[in-house]
Amino acid sequence: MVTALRVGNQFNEELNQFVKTYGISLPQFNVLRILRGQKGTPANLSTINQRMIHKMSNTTRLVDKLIEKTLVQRRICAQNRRKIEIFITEAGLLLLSDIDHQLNEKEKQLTNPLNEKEKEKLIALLSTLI
Amino acid sequence: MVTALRVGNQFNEELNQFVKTYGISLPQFNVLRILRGQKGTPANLSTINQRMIHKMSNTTRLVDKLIEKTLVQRRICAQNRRKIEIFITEAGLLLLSDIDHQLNEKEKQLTNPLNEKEKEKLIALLSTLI
DNA sequence: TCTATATATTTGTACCTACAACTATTGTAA
DNA sequence: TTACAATAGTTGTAGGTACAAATATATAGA
Repeated sequence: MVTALRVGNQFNEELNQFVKTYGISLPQFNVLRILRGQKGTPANLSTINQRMIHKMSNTTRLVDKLIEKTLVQRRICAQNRRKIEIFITEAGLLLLSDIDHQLNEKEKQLTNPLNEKEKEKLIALLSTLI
Repeated sequence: MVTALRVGNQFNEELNQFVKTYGISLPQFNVLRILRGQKGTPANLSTINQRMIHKMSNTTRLVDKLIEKTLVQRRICAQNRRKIEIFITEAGLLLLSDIDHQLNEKEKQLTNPLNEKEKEKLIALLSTLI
């Protein structure tokens, strides 16, 4: 249990450190990935929130930060004015693809002590816990 | 990788939720456990910090919160006045032993989907990553 | 239509965290 | 002894997170 918390925190920290060199935080990075996954369709805040690891309360403010950095845009939904549509900008997509290339390396480095079989086993075990 | 982050965050959240019913946060709980581990010997902030999952900057403020709750005490080290000795109070020890009893249950519940062999395997795999 | 309820998001507050700058104390070497 | 470096802790600032209360809009029912 403690081991799991330690590993989780260490991964979090390393990845945070890594994406920070691109001027964004790990949660911000996750929001960008969710938006890219929308493939053009804008997502509203509730959708983003559901897919995020964390909670709604932050989503508004996280997105604010991303807007400041011109990585995403916000638009009020015409059909339902309660909804806010968020979509990733060209700049956001560029940043993501830039990060992705390096991220694979980082990932390999972090899971380096394990061989392929062990990695699969680990993921399988963890998956049953969600 | 994403799986690991998810599981880690979920564990964190569940445990945070759990200890909150006792009026403390997860980091505060961890500090109390570290202090109990000292078995009477006071610990200074640097020591606590090294054993914590997180960073020094918080330690001062975390301990402040615990002092407010009368769960720990602070004393300036006579030999080296730069150092601050922190030790857990009776009230702190009582709270911890109270929590411990329930925590075992919670732990079992969280790792319920896995049998004993699988738990061992998981811990072994995670351990190689630290 | 008017009212109540549900939905979508925002805002306030308190706490946690990282990083850097700062203060206080101690140790050391000219 | 005086100056400088090292050690120990604190504080400021800018994020991030949880929870609850507030706002705005939409929907449904009397």
